[in-house]
Amino acid sequence: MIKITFPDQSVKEYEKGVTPFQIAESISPRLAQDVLAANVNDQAWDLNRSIESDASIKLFKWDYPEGKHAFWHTSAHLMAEAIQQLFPHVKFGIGPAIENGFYYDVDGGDAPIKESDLSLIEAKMLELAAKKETVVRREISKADALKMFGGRGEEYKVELISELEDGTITTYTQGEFTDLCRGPHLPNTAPIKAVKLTSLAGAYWRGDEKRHQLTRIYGITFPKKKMLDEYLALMEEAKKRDHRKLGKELELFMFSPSVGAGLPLWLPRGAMLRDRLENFLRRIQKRFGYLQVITPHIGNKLLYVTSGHYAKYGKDSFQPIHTPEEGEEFLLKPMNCPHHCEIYKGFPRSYKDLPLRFAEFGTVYRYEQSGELHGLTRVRGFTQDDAHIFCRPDQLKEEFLKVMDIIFIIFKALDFQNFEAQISLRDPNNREKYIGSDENWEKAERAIVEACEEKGLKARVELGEAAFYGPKLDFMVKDAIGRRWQLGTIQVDYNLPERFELEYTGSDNQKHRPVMIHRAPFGSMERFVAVLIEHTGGKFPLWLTPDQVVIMPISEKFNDYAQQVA
RNA sequence: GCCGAUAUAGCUCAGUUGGCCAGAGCACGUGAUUUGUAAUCUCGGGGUCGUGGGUUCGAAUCCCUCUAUCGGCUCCA
Repeated sequence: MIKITFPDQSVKEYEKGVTPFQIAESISPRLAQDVLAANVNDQAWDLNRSIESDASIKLFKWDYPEGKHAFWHTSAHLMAEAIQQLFPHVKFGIGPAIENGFYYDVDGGDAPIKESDLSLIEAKMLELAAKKETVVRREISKADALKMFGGRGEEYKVELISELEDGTITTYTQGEFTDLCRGPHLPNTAPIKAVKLTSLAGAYWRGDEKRHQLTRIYGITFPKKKMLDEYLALMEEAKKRDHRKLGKELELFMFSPSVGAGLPLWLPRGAMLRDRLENFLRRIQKRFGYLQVITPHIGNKLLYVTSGHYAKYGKDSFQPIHTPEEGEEFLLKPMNCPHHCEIYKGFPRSYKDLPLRFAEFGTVYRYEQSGELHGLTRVRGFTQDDAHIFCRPDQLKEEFLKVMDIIFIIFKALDFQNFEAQISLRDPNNREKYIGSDENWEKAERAIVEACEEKGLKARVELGEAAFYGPKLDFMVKDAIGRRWQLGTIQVDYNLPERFELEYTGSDNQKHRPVMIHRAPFGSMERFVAVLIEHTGGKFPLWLTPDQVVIMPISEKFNDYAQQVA
């Protein structure tokens, strides 16, 4: 007998070798029917995998992410099984569960899977699921795995296996389909009752654009047909909030192929909305001691050579504009910081002058890959609600906290509750790729982490996501159909003060280097307005709405009077 | 940039296997109506079928180019 501990800390005894499914059965038939996945000792565990010693257990139904995950992961295998039967020439890449459903990357060689094949695959999946095939887990040696998948010509699987450690390799089989997989899976395919393959797209093998591109098939499945219908209806509803659709309908902005892709044209009503947002932030910034500046839309190429941006992004940017006579080169400004650095540098600065906070609604131009353009959220010309704070190292944390205050004021005013915060720190294993001293980095990283703690902000910490010049804190919001977009950002920068040789005279009468904070609470006006449209469904708060008051005469007799009042 | 798809009136869409002057609803204009709470009636204007080539007796429809858009991938200072 072994002891099984449940989440409520109660303990029950079972025969050695009991499975999570049998445990569920022992609790109630209903639970046995609904359970989809389990954790044993906090490790994902198949429902029909036996437990050999004392353990703690958690059982997951559909309501738990773990339950859905197993369901969709098995669905991915089911789709692969269907594809293998219908299109035996197809080779398989990877097929995981995702936030809403699953996908599988497949390589059809000369005869790739087409959109018109999807309904065929859906039908096959339902047919196979109805067979209630058992999903069998097997541990397999590396040599056998290589032989098995190599023999089938599964080059992608072979590549994956070759990187795995012997003794840790498992396969899952249902029907005649066997896949390399870590699991966990449903015990059988029977619960999969509704299938929708949603889209088909290209995806690079292992996310590397230099490698082969596979066909990625996205799908979603449910234990009940009704749930699928509800999901599809929900997606239809969400599409009605799409800012691209509402932006047109509400006459906020437009695009013209004659002007260029990714170059938004703000219509009168959109401009009104944006103007109100800008004024809202201007007032807050004034209160927080910001100084408004204005800088030109282009800058000498040498400015960006100094900043280091030219070396890093020059080839992938809009190319320089040349003067006709002198052969000078200018760049459309891709960011405002170098201009602001020059303003800082224009005068001798004392420690008593700091912090200096230069703000500008600065329009910048970045060459984004044509396939990346997306409504107002990803464009080639946009306006950042930018500011650069130049401060002493000892002022960093306080300044950081104040910027967070501004962001919270904005999010609160606009009722943005479902945002995510992410702290991006250095990759501890790869410190060479960052600029600046260890000491400064540690100070800055600590300042950000502490600032979040002080504000009670739950932020996800991502190692290796920092910019090369400093750590940052980003705020992410989801759009109508669940895509994540970065809005506000606060970034600490030790690089530009160094490169531009920025200085201030300290109380010791020595020259010191200031720290710089880049920050943009909205991120950009374009992206922020896009997300605002989707969050409000176009029903803006009164103080932002372009048409705050409409006077409607009830008879033509009153037209003249109505016009006077308006 | 890559893979796949799409492009018909201001908007949303029809347009069967290529074959008479390309259609509808809404919007717009005109005339009528003046009736108390979300679609009154009449008539009408409006489309180089995204662009440029090609195939064909004949192309919105088939093929190619380009442009833009959509779904992803990659990228995002």
